Amino acid sequence: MRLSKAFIPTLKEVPADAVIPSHILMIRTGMVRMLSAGIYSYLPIGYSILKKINNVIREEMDAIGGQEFHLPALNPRELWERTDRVEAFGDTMFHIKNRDYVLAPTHEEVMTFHAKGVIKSYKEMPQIWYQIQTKFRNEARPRSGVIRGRQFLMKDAYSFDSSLEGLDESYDKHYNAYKKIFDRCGIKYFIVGASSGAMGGSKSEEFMVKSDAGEDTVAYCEKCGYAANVEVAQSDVENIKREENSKEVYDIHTPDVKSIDELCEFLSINESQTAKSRVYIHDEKPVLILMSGNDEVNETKLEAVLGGEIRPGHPEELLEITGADAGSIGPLGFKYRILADNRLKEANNLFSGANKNDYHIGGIDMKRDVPSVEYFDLRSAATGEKCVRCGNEIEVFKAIELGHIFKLGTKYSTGLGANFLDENGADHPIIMGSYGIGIDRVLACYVEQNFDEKGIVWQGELTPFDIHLLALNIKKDPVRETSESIYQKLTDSGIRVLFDDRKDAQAGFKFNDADLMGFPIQVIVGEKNLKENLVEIKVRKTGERFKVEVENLFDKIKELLSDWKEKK
RNA sequence: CGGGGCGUAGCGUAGUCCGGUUAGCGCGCCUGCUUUGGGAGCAGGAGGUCGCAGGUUCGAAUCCUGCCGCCCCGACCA
Repeated sequence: MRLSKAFIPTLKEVPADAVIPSHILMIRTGMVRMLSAGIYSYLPIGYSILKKINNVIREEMDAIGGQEFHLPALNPRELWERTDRVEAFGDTMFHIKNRDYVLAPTHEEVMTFHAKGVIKSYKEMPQIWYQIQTKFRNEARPRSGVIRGRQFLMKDAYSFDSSLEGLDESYDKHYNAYKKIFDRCGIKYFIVGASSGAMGGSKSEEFMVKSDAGEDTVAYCEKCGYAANVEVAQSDVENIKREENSKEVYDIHTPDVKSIDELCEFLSINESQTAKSRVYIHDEKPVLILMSGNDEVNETKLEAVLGGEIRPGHPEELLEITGADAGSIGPLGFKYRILADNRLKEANNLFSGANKNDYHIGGIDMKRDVPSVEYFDLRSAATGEKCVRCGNEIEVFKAIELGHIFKLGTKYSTGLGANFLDENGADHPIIMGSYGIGIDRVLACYVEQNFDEKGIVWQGELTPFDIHLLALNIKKDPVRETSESIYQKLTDSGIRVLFDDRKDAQAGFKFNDADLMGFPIQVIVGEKNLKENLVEIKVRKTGERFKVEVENLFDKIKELLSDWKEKK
C-alpha cells in the first residue's frame, strides 16, 4: 500500500473530545471518526483491523463447530415481548417510531426463534450458532470512544443442548475458544466469575482487560489467577487482635473530630484500634454497620446479607436515629440491628463514636458491650491485601469487559416454546448458552495495552502491515529507485508493506507518522546511507536501529519476521 | 437521568466577564521558489450561517430566553 494513495488521515494534534489513550490513538492514526456520541465510522485502516479480529474469531468459532449466521438487526417488537425483555431493556433498547420494530441489542430471541421447530430432536444437538453483527443499545452515556457505544460490533454465539452435561461441554468449548481468540489477538486478559444479571441462568464468566478506562472494578491475583469483581471479591486480612485486658468504657471529649484519621491523630492511636460506623436504611429500618478503621463498607455484600435494597441514611435521619451526626455515631446505645465486619469479631479496647456530637467512647469490647452484633464479611478488598487462594498480594483495579460467556438454561427456549423430544419421546425446552465478544473493544484494548509516547506499537496477528517503508527524499533518483525496488520485492514475497512514498513530506514528518502508526519494522531509505549502499532498519517496539546493506535487507527482514512468529 | 464543563474555518484555540474595526492566532489546505534524517523556510492565497432559534440594542461571537450537540464525574448497564 502506497501512503501517497492510501486514505490514512493521521493527526498531529489531539482531538479535544478524546481522553483515553486508545480513543486518542485510534483517532490520530485515522482508524475511526465520530459521527455522533457513541457512534463511530471506521476508516479503511481501522476496518482492516476489525476484519482481522473477525477472522481470528471465525477460525476459532468454526474450530469448535460453530456455524455462522447473519441475523437482522431490525426485529419485531412482539418477539421481545414474548420473553418480557422489552420491559427488561427499557430505555436501553431503541424503538422504531413508524413501525413496531426494535433495533436488537442482542440476539437470544431471534436465534431461539429459529431454533424452534428446526431443532426437534435430541439427536440434532448440540448446535453452536454464531454471528458477527452490529448491536444497538441506547446508552445513556456513551464514553471512552469505541469502548462504550450506542452501536457496536459483537460476535454473539448461542449453544443448544439437550442436557446440562451437554451445556457444560458447549460452555467449555467457548471458554477455550475465547482464550485462543484473545491470545491470538495479543491481548493480556484474565477471567472473572460473574453474576449473570438480567440474562438469567446459572453460571457466567467474563474475560476482562485491565484498564483505567474500564467500568468494572476487580480484584486480581497475578500469581494464582484469582479474580473477582470487587463487589464480591474476598481478601485475607488479619482480624483485629484481642488485647489481654478489657478496659472499662469511657467517654472522650473530641471536638471537631469526624473521620477515623482525625480520631487517630487526636488520640495518637492506630487505625486498627478504631471502629467506623455507617448507618444504612434497609426495609425502612436503620442498620448500623461497624467496620475496622478505614475499611469501606461493600454495599453489594451488605445487600446480599440483608436481602434487598439498602441506602445510606440521610444526615437528618442519622441525627434522629442516633442523636448524633455522622462522625460521632457508634454502637453503644444504638437501638436497632447492628452488623459488624468479621475483622472485629475478637476486638476489644476499641474507640468509636458516642452517639453524642463531639464525643467518642474508648474501651469498647465487642463481646462484652455489643452482644447483639452479627458478624459478616462486609468489607471491600483492596490492593496489597492477601489473596484468599494463594496468599500473595492482590491488586484491585478497573477493567474492561471484552467477552462474556453464560449458561443460560431454558429462559428463552421456554419463553418462545423451543422444545425438543428426548429418547423417550418426552418434550423439554432446549438448554441454551450464550457467548459474546465486543469486537470494537478488542481493538481498543489492544491499543490500550500497546502504546508509548510516540504512538501505537503493533505486533502479532492484528498488525495491519509488517513493514513501514520510508523513502526519505523520494525526489532523489537513488532513493526512489531503491525504495521502489524494495517495495516491489517485499510485496511480491507476500510481506505487507506500507510504503511512505509521499513526495513533499519531510523526513521528520514521515518518522513521526511511522512511529504513530507503529508497524513492527521500519525500513528507512535515505540518501546518505545509500551512498554507502546501506538502508536502516528500526524496530518500533524497542527503538533498536541498525544498518544493513541493500542486498541483505530482504534476508534480514525475513529473519526478523520469523523470529517474532517463533516467539509467539 | 443528576452534577460539572464546553460549542468560534478540516484540527487545536484567542476574543465572551465589561456589546462597538474587516472575528485573531497556530496546524493543516492551495500556488510558486527553496529545503529534505525527527512534524521545514520565504512569498502569495483560499477557507467562518461565531451550534440553532427567538429577544434586547443604533449595533450582538459577547447580554437575555428556549432548544440542540459534545466531553467529564455519578446513577444505570445483557
